[in-house]
Amino acid sequence: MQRTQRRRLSPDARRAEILIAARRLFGADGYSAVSTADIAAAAGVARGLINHYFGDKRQLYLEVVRQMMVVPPSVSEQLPPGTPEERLSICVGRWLDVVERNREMWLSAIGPAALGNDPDIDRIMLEADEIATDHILEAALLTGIADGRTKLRAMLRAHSAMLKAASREWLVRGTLTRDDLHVMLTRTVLHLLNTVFPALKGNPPCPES
Amino acid sequence: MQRTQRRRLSPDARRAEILIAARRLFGADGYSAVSTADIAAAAGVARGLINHYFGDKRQLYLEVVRQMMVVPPSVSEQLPPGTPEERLSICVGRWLDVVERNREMWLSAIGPAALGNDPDIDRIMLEADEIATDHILEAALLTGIADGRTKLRAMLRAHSAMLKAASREWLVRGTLTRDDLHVMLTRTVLHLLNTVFPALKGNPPCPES
DNA sequence: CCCCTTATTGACACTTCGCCAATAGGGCAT
DNA sequence: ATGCCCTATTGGCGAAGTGTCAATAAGGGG
Repeated sequence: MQRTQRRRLSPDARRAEILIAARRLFGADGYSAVSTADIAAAAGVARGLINHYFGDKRQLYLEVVRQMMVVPPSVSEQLPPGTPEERLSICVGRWLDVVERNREMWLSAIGPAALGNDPDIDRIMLEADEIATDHILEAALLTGIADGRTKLRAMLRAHSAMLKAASREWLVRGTLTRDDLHVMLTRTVLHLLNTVFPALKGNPPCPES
Repeated sequence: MQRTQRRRLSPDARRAEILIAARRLFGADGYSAVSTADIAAAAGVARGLINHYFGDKRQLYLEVVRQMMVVPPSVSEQLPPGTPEERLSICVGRWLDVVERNREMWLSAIGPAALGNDPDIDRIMLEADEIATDHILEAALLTGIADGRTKLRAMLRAHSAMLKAASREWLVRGTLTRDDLHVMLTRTVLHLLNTVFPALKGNPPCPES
């Protein structure tokens, strides 16, 4: 693929083009299987430009992950008044719709590359989960909770890990159906909020919070 | 570190030495941060020998992960007769003991667990979970189930993802205590088995199984 | 004691990555 | 329209990592 002529465009536009190519390749083959040369070729750009804009292969990857982790706010918007059960069920249904609609992007989003204990990835996931858990609490009409909010958030983060694993069972392995997920996720989140969390209130010895 | 003299020992022993060094380094710094040269130096061995025994850096890594994923059978051995609640509670307690005892190894083991794109890692996790879920069913006195066994296994796999995430909350972030985990994990697994699973029996449209 | 199997080594070729000076695209002033 | 200058963009260099392979020596058996 010989470059007929050198295109020169605004930094923002170029950044966006590179990000699109990177998201496609990283999503398809994983982190270490994709070289910066591959991304540069896919974006129609010299390899050095990637370092110029993102500094580092890792930072480019972090940017892709950050972009993928954004949860569409439509999931928890305009919920009709009703019981927490009803509202959470609607939330879960919308979420499953979103996942079903862009399955490949979602699957590649929940599978960060073979980076072991990466604090940067951790931070990104944490910030995303922070927003997601707030939406859940809002849907469950539990925004007033202030006492064990830290523990509650931690539990919901753990639950979102189960959500991701269950989604894999549904989309990849086919061992669970969409309806199975709906029932399972709605019931478990309610069980956590209504039964497990109150049972934890008697365990104060959490150092901070 | 100059090699005074060349040591020659049995392939099994040498394999084991390399595996020990690899486990330590991979566990500490992650996959891509550790070079085969580092491992070779730590094992007091020429770099080429790693390829000779394991073929590939990735295969060596898979071997380490496989070794880490082995669940000590003591967790679900010699359970006293009693209700499923009691037996599962004991199981969870023993498991938390194991995790607490070798926290760094456990953390580095579930680090790449978030990996979604790698079919090899997937297979290893799958086999480990296969055994783990059988132990859970045995502890819950539900070995007789044959109807929706596939769905049950899938749900327990999803639950084990929550277990891993909750363990991170406990050991890394400190947002949950050991007692919190005990209550949460025991209750949720019972809730899955007793309430959610029966509610799924009315959803047969799972293609295979 | 020597020899022969084979565990072990060291060097070579190849790929990838980050860096940097050189190059040219295109908006702006004239 | 035209030339200039800013800077987006390129291509190549050196360092680091990885897999392969023929050469080497360790140590047990005859």
